[in-house]
Amino acid sequence: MGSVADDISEKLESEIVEGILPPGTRLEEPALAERFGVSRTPVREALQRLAASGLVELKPRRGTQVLNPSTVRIVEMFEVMAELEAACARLCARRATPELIAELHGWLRKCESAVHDVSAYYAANRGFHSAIYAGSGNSFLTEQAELLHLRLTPFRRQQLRVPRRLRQSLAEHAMIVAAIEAGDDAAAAMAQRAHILIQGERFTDFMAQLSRGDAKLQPRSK
Amino acid sequence: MGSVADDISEKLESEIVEGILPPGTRLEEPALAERFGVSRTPVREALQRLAASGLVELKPRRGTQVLNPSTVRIVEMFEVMAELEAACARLCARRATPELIAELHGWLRKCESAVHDVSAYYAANRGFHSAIYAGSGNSFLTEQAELLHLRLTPFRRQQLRVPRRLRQSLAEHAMIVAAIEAGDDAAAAMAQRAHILIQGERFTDFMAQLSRGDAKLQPRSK
DNA sequence: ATTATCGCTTGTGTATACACAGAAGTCGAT
DNA sequence: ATCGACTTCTGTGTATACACAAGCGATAAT
Repeated sequence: MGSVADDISEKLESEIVEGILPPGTRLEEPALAERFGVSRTPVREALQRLAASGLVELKPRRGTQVLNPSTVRIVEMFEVMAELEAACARLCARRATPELIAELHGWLRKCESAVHDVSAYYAANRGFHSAIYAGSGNSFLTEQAELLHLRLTPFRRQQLRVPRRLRQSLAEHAMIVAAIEAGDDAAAAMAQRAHILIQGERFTDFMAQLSRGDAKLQPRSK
Repeated sequence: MGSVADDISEKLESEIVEGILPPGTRLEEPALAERFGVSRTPVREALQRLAASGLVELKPRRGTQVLNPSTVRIVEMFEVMAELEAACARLCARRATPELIAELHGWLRKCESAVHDVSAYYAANRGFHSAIYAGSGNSFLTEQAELLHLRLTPFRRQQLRVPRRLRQSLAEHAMIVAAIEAGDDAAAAMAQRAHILIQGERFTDFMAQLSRGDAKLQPRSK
C-alpha cells in the first residue's frame, strides 16, 4: 500500500484495539505527524481509514478521537455481531465439510486445554470463532464478521475475566459444534447467537457495576 | 462537514449508485480535481470515503476504480444482506409496536397501488424495507443494513423488471408483515431472508442470461 | 519481423504552505 | 468578582509543489 499511511493506520489500529489509546482519546494530526516523523498528509489518510473501519470518529473541524460509543450503542453492536455469527454458524451447518468439523474439534480441544489460562483461552477462542466465520464459505460475510469483531475488541477485554464465564463459554462452543456437525442449521444459529449475546449482557453488567462504584466512566458523552 | 470533500464524495456516490459511473470505471484524481474545480487533496479524501463505503476499490499505486465485484462476490453480498434483513425482521417481530405495524401496512398499501408502475414500486419497496430496518430498534443494525443496501444498489437495478417478480414480491411483503404482526420472530426472519435471497438468485439468472447472449460483461476481471 | 530495453508520460504518494474556523486565554466593563 | 467581548493561538481544510513508481511507446538489436 501507500506504505507510510498504511503503516500508521496499522499502528494506530493495534494501539486502539489493545487499549493503549482508550476510547475518547483525541488524535491530533500535528502530534501524530511529529511522532511518526512524517507530514500531516499520510496521517490524515490513516485517520480516514480508521474512521472507515469505525475505530475513530471524525468530527468536521473538530478533530479526530477514538470512538467512544454509548453503552446502548455497544450493546447494539454486540447484537449485530450475534446475528452475523449466527449467520456464519447457520451456513457452517449447511455446508459443513469433514475438514471443517475436524478443525472445529481441534479448536475445541485447544480451548479445553487452555481453560485455566485466560490469555491462552482468548487466543483459542479467537481461532474457534474465526474458523466459524471462514467455514461459512462466504468470504464477504467472513470479512464483515472479522471487521466487526475487531471493532468490538476494545470493549470485550474484560469479558472473559469473569470466573465462571470461561467454562460456560467452553460448553457453549461444544453445543455449537454439535449442532453444526448434526447439520442442524437452526440450532447452530440459535446457539451461536446466544453465545454472543451473553457477551453483550456481560458488558452491561460490567458497566452497571462500574457506574455504581466508579464515576470515572461517566464522560461517555455522545 | 469539510464541505468540499464531502460534496464530492456525495456526488460521486450518487453517480455510482445511479449507474452513471458503471462498475470498473477508473477514477483519476487530476481529472476529478479539474472537473470539480478543486485541488487533488479533497478529491483524495472523497475517494477514501467512497472506498470506506465499499463503493470503490483503492489499489495502491494503481489508482481508484468503481468496485467491480465478481458474480460470486455479489451473490455473497446478497446473502449477507439477507441475513441482516432477517435479523431486522426478527427484532421487528419481537419489539413490534402498533405504530410500526401501522406503518408497515401503510407501505404495503403503497406497494399494492404501485404494482403497475415499476419506479413507483421501487420507491415504495425501498420505504418498506427501510421501515423494517428502523423497526428493529437497533440503530447500528439499521445503519449497517442501509449501507449494504446502498452498496448493492448498482447491482439491483434490473431486478424488478422481471414480469412476475413484482407481484410475487408483494405477496412476500404481506407474509413478512403477517409474521411480524403475529410476533412470530422465526417466521419473520425466514420470510425476510427468503425474500432477499431470491434477489441473489435473480441476479445469477440475469448474469447467466447475459453471458449466453452478450459477451460484453466478460471483462469482470478483478 | 520480433523482442527487449530505454526514456517519456501519466498518475499516485508525500511534503510544505496558506486560509480559516474553534477554542482558550486575556482584558475590560459592570 | 463575575461576566462578556476581543484577541490569540491551536488545529483542521485546502492548495501547490515535488518525488517516484508504473504504464506506454519508440527505438534499436537480434
